Amino acid sequence: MPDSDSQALDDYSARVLDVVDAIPVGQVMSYGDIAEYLGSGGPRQVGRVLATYGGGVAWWRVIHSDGTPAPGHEAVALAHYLSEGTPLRSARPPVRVDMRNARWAGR
DNA sequence: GTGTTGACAATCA
DNA sequence: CTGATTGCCAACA
Repeated sequence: MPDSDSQALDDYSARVLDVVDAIPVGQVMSYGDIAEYLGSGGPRQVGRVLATYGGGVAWWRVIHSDGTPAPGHEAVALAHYLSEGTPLRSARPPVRVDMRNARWAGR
């Protein structure tokens, strides 16, 4: 029965990481978008999951609705955007992604 | 069980 | 751009 194995991630966390991992190169999703895409929780829960387990996924593709990357990682995120060809509105701080073109809705 | 905090979002000043 | 305010949901003390 289902209790011998210990899961490192909760079902919700696994779904969040799965969606982030599914974001194509050059595109991004906002915290609220992912929450809405999953149909549960909220943007804060997505942020918490990424802050805790996001070490194995492309967290830099998950940004605020304004198009700004997570705090404390602007430089890291910017390096990835330039490397992956993500459409930017501002290539220097405050770093802003062009959500109009970079936003990914699962398609 | 209550209150605070948080890798949020939207609106107003 | 900064700051304040409200709404949202879950983790944590």
